[in-house]
Amino acid sequence: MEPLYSPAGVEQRWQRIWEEEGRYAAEPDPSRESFVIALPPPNVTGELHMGHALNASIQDLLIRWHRMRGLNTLWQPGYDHAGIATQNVIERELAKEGLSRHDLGREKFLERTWEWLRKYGGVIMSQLRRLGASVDYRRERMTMDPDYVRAVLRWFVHLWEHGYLYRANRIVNWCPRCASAVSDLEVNHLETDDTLYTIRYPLADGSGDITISTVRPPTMLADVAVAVHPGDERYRDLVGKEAILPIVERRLPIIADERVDPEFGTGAVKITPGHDPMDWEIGRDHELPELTVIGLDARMNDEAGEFAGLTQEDANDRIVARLEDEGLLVSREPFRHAVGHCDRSGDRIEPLVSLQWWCEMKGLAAPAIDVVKDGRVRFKPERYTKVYLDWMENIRPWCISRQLWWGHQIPAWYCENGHTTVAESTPAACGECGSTHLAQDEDVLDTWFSSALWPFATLGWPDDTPELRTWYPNDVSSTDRGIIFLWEARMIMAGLELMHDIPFHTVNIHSTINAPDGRRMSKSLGTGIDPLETVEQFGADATRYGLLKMSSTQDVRFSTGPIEEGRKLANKLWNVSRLMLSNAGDARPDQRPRDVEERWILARLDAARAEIERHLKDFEFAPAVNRLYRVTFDDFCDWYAEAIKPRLYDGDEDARATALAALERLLELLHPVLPHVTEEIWSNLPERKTRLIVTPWPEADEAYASDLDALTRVQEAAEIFRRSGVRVELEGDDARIFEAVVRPGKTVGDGNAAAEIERLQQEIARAEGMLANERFVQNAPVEVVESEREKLARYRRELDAISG
RNA sequence: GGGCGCAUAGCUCAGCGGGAGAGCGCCCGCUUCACACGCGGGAGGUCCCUGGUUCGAUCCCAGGUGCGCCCACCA
Repeated sequence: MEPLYSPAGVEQRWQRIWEEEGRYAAEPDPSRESFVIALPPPNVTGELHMGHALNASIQDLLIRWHRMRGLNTLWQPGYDHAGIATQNVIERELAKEGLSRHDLGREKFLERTWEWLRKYGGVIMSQLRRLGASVDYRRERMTMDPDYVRAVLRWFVHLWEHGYLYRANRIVNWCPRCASAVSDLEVNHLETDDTLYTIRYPLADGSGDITISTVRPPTMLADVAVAVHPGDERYRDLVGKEAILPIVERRLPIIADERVDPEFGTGAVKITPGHDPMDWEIGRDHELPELTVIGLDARMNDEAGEFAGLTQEDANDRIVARLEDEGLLVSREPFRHAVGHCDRSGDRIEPLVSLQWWCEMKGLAAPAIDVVKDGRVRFKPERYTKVYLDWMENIRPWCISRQLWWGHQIPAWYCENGHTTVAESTPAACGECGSTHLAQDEDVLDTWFSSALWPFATLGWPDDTPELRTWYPNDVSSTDRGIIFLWEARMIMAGLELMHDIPFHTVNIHSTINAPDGRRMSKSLGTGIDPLETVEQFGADATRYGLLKMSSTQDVRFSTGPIEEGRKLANKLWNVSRLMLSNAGDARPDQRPRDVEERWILARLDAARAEIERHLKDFEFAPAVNRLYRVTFDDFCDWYAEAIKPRLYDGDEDARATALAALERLLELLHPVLPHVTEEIWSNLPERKTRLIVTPWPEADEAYASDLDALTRVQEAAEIFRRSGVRVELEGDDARIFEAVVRPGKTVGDGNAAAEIERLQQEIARAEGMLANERFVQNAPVEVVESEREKLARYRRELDAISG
């Protein structure tokens, strides 16, 4: 064993061994208590980024911990076909050859996609292996696997049969770049600098005009009305009259609607149902026609008359110039407002009317709200509960159709009589009229429509499989807060609807790791940091440790500091193991306490384990990992190893045997966070019966626990210190003296006495001051006053001890 | 327009009602037979601001300032 622990070789060797020996493999067994996490399926085309690595570290910690606790533990891996993202990748590939997907046609395009995926897809699993992630790699699933496809179609048919689905012409978020509709959740509202144009619309009876404001003059070509607030005195007489739409010369009714804000602009607004969501609703309620002047390519369409074919920018220039000429442009001023942009492409969203499939969500949401409210599904941290509930309680219909080729083609067939037949497999004839001229819907389903089934479709649903019976519901779903609605909420709804049970008990939302400068980590910004680089540089164990330290807060700036701390911990562990192993002689691990040091360290390890378990149960990973560091450095190395070193050298068999036992317990504790270095050391221990990865997590031992009794601890500790040549004065039953006076490495009166004396004098002054304060003595809780008295007494003793 | 989070040492962050902490960085001293990815010692903080509650506030409350995030169909 070398003094400098070098992780690379060790880690990869164990990763290979564990997998080859089937240590990650889980088999269904409904009779055993189980623990299950479904890995949030990364995009097939994706690569491991810091967020994945963080989440994998968390999940693997939980998985390894429960595996050691003896539960039938499954970490289910797999990929999401990632409709738009994947299709974009393939289309970019084609573009390099000067081709578009339409040049290939649907079938060839899909072949091409599969081919690409076979060649370049799915790299993340091997990257996860390098992190030491103990997922059951044999069970890898993808949302486009034949069995999974069957589940998705069943889900669609189920929703259809239960009346949740409908196909309708409505205003949608259209992304011109993706050439597809996207759901509300895939739209980001970004502050955008625009120009607000104020335009005069003459009244039809020539009695004057009404003035409106808009940021998008080109859409006025599709205006069908002008609206004002019903209570707006200024316009009372105009309601019911008509205005003349400039340029087009169309007559527009002036209507009253409460949704118009009288405070904004002139209080009058043009109504364009074809190109604005609110206008669409107003138009629907007032039975106004929908006109469309902007096409799916975001350019002006044929309905735009003389502006047909122009980009909106050009059309804007010409329309504004025209209004100016005609004296109808009242003003133009800078205007900053939120504008929808496609989450995928970044393009400005074009609200327009098109025929899409929708899922009505209210009925699905109701039970999903209940299970969170009654605590059957809980969020960690808890504050996300409110975030979830707020969204769920205001849920709106979900646009689930996408104008793509890569994905689950919608299982709906249309006949020439306009009937719709929905079925899991191609129907022979129309369900209504028996027509055999059927054409399947061209569109595919939103990627998230299929990922909603992840916790059970990966286990074999809709078939009744042993896997499903053993591992559903899952236990934990750990994700980024960005997909609480996109994914978590929909899994809960789908699970309740199809499985009649929650999909998991806990949703863990981890922190977001930002770049060191605080910006978002992103490949395109060049701010991304590759976790595999830190694995390379510091080791997988160190990276896992560091990420876990960064896991708690809502946002954290990435720095290598915590990872280097992890490397330090691994190295320290490695070296203290060398000390014990190279001085073991013929000793065998024996944890029967032989002497105070051993009883003390075993008790300390037990105490640490209790705290760590508590943190893990609370999903508090950073404190857990911090505790591991402290118990290793402070208790095990600085204190215990130093104390027993002379006895190890002397060949004291008891010291050696219990040192090995204590080391074993420390390794067990550390293994879920630092699996590789601990397994490597474990394999060097004498009388090793099995791998550490499957060694039972130690049960609490009453004997050690009772050793934590404060009095016992302080007296024994004092004894050890005396042996090490440290002067210790014990008086009465004061347990705290151990913590306060004789911390390892900080012995009293060793040359730093002056500073210590000063500190103690300050403390004494403070405590005396407090106790002299009558109001304090009278009003403060008794135990607080008592503790101050004790402290004062202790400080005085310590001061005497030092100066005396 | 709503909601949430964060502001503590040069940096990244713990702590969250009675002693201001860690890792890194910095300074000084140590090749003491596990470890220089080490050991020992040290410097370095109006715990964002203003009020309030309290015997006592970095910690609780109110308001403010500054960052960040989420939700949202006012042109």
